Amino acid sequence: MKILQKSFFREPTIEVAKKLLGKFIVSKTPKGVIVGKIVETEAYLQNDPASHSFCGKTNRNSPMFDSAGTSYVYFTYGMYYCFNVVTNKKNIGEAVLIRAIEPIRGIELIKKNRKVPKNKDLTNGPAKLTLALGINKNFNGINLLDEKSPLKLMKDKVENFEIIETKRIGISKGCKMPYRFYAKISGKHQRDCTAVEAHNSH
DNA sequence: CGTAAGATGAAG
DNA sequence: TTCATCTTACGG
Repeated sequence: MKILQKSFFREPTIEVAKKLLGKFIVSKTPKGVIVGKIVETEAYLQNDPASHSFCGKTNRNSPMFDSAGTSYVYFTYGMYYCFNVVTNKKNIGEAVLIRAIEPIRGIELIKKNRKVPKNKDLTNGPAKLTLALGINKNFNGINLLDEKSPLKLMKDKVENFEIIETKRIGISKGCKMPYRFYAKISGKHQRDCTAVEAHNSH
């Protein structure tokens, strides 16, 4: 496993969103290490009505304008956190939202963090995986490129898989943009896309 | 399936 | 002040 460098993130956001599929999130928690493979991402661009950065820099979204490889963790719906990686150049407010991962290591810890009946629901949503990995507002704005960081993005041997490109979900503005990407790997921990899209179009 | 949980920023 | 939101869990 090798840590991803700044050059990986300092590129057009859509490219980074695709490249992140199949890479790994490594979270060092007090109780042990948790590793997950990224299987679904979404790109959020500066010129994008659905992006927090669309109306310019605010106190909340300021990490998005920071340099590539910074984390952006936002609190939403009054109770959940979502985890993004800042991309592109400094002062461009763009990021990739991690929407789903597949548990690789530390599954017992994940189960402890997530008291849900079905294993399938452990990490198949942006706020679910932050709960599973123990990500909270303390992780907002930290540098993910440091070996010592409690949260890192790593790569392992290359796998072959298909990248599916679709519309984004869960938002009303800019939802027609094909900025959502997921990996067709094992399929076990994938979100049921047809069901979610039906819900969104309603 | 419908809805509550309730922080945040933008608009009024 | 009011409204919509990059969501999830739970009850019918």
